[in-house]
Amino acid sequence: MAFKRTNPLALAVLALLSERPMHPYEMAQTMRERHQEEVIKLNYGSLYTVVESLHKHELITASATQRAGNRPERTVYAVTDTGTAELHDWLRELIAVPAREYPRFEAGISMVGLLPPPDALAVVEQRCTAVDEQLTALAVLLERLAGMGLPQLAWIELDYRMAMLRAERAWLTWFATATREGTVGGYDHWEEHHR
Amino acid sequence: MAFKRTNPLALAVLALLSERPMHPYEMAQTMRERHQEEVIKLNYGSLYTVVESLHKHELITASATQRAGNRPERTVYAVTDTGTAELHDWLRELIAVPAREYPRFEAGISMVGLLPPPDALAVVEQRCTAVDEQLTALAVLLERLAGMGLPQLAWIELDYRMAMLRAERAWLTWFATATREGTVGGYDHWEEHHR
DNA sequence: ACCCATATACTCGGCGCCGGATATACGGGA
DNA sequence: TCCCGTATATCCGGCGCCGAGTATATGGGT
Repeated sequence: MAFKRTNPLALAVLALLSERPMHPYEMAQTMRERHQEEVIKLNYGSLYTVVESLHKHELITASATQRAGNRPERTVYAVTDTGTAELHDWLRELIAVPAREYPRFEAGISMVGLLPPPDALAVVEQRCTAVDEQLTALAVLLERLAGMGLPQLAWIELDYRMAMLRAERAWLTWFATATREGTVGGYDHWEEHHR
Repeated sequence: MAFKRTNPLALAVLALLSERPMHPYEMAQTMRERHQEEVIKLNYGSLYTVVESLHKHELITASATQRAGNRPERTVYAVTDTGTAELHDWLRELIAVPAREYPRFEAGISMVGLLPPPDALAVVEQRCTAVDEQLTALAVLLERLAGMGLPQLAWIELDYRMAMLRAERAWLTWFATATREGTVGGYDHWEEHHR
C-alpha cells in the first residue's frame, strides 16, 4: 500500500534527512533546537513509528547501525530519491490545498448559545487576554530571531501565525462588545432563554 | 478513569441529547441537517465509540432499546445531570483556552524554502484562489441563512471562520507579492540556493 | 572513588479513531 | 408481485498514535 500523508512528523523527518543522515534521537534533538516542535507535534513514540513507516515504503534507508563508545546501537537513516520527491510533492500539497482541520474553537463558539450570556462574555474575554499574551510572546521571539540575524524566510510560519492571532483577537474583541451591549443578532432570545 | 475531552464529537452528542433523547443514528442525521458536520467531524465509527464512552462514564444513560416496526433494535440515550455539567464546563474550556492544534499549513509554509522560488510562488497563488473560493461560498451561505431569518448567533462560527479566512487571504497576497518581487527577507540566498 | 541527576536511545502496551462491512426494512417502478 | 436502490442502524478489525517505561552512559559534585 502507498505511503499515507497523515502525520506531519514524517515530513519533518524527510526534511531533516535531506540535510544529512541521522538517527531518530538526533532528529528529535535537532527539531527541539530549531523550535520546529512549535509547528510540528513531536513525540518519541510517534517518531519511531513514523521512521519505520518511511523505511517500509523505501522513502528512507537504514544506512548503518553504528555504536559510539559503549552507547546502545543507533540506526542511522538517509533519504532516498523517492523520499526527496515525496517531500517536495507533499510540501506543495500542504501549501496549495487548504485542508479542513476542525479547529476546537469553532466547535466551542458554535455552541456558545448554550451558556448564559454573562458566562459566555467571561470566557470570551479570558480567551482574548490569552491570545494577547501569545501575541506579545511571539513579538518578543520574532525580535530575538531577527536580532540574531536570521532572515525572515527562516521564521515565516511565525509571521503567518502572528497575522492569524491578530485577526482572532480582533474578532474576539468585536464579539465581546457585541455580547456586552446586546447587539449580537439573536441576543434577546438568548438572554430570555437563560432567565 | 475520568472522561477525556478528546473527540469533540462527544460534545455534539451531549449538546444534542440536552435537547431530547435520541439514538445514535438520529444524532448523525440531526448533525447533518444542521450542517454541524461542517464544524465537528462526524463519522459513524467514532460516533458509536464516543457514545459508548459517554455511557461508560455515566454522562449519558441508555434509556430503552425500542424497536419501531421490524427495524433493528435502537438504543435511545439521554443526558444525565453530570453530563450537562460536563457539557457546560467543556464548552467554557474550549472557548476560554486557546489550544495548540498544529495546523498543516504552518508546517508546510515553514519549509517553503525547500522549494524553488517559482514553485513556491505557484503553490501560494493556488492556495490564494482556493481561499478566495471558500470565502465566496461562505458569503453565499451566510446570505442564505440570514435570508431564512436565522439570528447571527446561530451561525456565529461561520462569522468567525470568515474573519480568519480573510486574514489568511491577506497574508497570502502579501507573501506572494513579496516572493514575486524578491523583497521577502532572505530571498537572495533562497534564489541562489536553487540555481 | 562513589553517587545520583541528567542525557541518550529506544520499546511497548493500550486505546481511540476510522471506514468499510453487515443486515434488515421500506418504497417505487416494471 | 418481484426486484433493487436507498434509508436505517450498527459492528468490528486494524492501524496509527501516545506517553509512560526501560536501560545504559556520561559527568559533575563531594
